[in-house]
Amino acid sequence: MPPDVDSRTAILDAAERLFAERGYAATTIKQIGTAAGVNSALLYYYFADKERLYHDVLQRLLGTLMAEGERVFAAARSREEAIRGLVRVQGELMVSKPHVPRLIARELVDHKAAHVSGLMAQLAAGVFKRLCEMIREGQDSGELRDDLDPQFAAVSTIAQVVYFHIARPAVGILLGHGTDGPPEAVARAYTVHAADFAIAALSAQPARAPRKRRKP
Amino acid sequence: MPPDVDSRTAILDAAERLFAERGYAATTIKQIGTAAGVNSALLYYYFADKERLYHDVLQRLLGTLMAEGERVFAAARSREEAIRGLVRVQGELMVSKPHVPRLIARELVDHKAAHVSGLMAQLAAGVFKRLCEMIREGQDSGELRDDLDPQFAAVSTIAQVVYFHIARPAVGILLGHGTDGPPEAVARAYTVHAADFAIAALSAQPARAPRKRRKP
DNA sequence: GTCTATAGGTGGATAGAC
DNA sequence: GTCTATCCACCTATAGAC
Repeated sequence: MPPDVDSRTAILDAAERLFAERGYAATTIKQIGTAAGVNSALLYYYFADKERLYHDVLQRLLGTLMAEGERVFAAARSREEAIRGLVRVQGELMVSKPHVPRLIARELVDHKAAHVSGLMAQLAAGVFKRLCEMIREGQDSGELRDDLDPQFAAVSTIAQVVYFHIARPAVGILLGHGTDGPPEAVARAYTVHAADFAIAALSAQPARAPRKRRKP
Repeated sequence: MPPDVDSRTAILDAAERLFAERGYAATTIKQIGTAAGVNSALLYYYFADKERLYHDVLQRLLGTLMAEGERVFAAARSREEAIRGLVRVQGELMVSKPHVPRLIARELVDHKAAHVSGLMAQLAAGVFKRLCEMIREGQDSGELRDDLDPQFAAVSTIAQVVYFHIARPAVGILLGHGTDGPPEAVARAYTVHAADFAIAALSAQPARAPRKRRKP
């Protein structure tokens, strides 16, 4: 860790990386202390216990991601721009910090998102809700096909990118890049594809008689 | 565990559930023994060590999933039927055995799919490859839009369903069902939606001049 | 604020009786 | 095949010097 950062930040940085790489249970206080360049007992000076440290790591990371999503969405001047912006923000974060998708996946399966339920509720009432409304408006005005559920469509859009990065080793094998996963350039190209795929699904008109809109 | 199953199977069943719920590191040999109704030392009679037991759990589960995927794909008589069949097989497994998506997610992040690399390679050379070829044929014949990369489109199709189940607690909050995740009926409806979404994305013709096909 | 030392508890794995 | 008993290693968290 650089010497010009304070111990608290060094601990948070080291913990973020180690929790993502090894998981909460498999990461020890001593490992975090060593990686942060401080004595392991010092962690208990800054954080109540191991779980509280983990909680703070998540809040710091996902709080900034959400804020960026809000910003991009608010600045968008069209449906397509909004969708592309949201997909790009997610994709960029996960390409530039490859440990992030693993940290997210671990929180989902290890703790059922319990440490980020506040942020998720905020997302549900904020960007996600507005994205759904945006899709429904497009359907009502006839610009988007109306046989897809807006909420499900929003989930599908997000799902593509997050899954690609969580499953990166498996996707690497499928696409012929080996177990280290696809190189960065492919990951970036996939992000663009994901937006294309979602927009294609939404904007297409049904070929024949439109089906009734599904209720979730 | 029922008394009519042998100890080896009881151990595998208990281990599958516990590894999925708590993770590899957080699951103890003693917990598995207790859940299986046998003494924990007996695990070392049937399995070399904890990791080998974990490996065998994965092979048993994903081997059968892959075989079912092969079967459904081979029996399909149209592009749409093949895509719907693959999505349905995945969705059904994850709805009926909710611990499975978590086990898969854990293997991806904890071990980078190392214990299933053989199965993934088999998938890459089998169903996945044929799915990609099928999409490309549809693009060449003009039935599918040709501005999407076939491999990326295949990943997007799969990604929707798997992510929904891995992220079930988060999706539950987003869709207003709480942290326990969406009820079974919603999960089943989403599976149908995912196939609709993929087919809509693939079958739509570009509204204006088609873009050049992207290279991954 | 940062360290040393350690208490108190649990885990994977083995030896060996039956 | 299944069990009891146990070894040794390691972890979280605290006490207390500096």
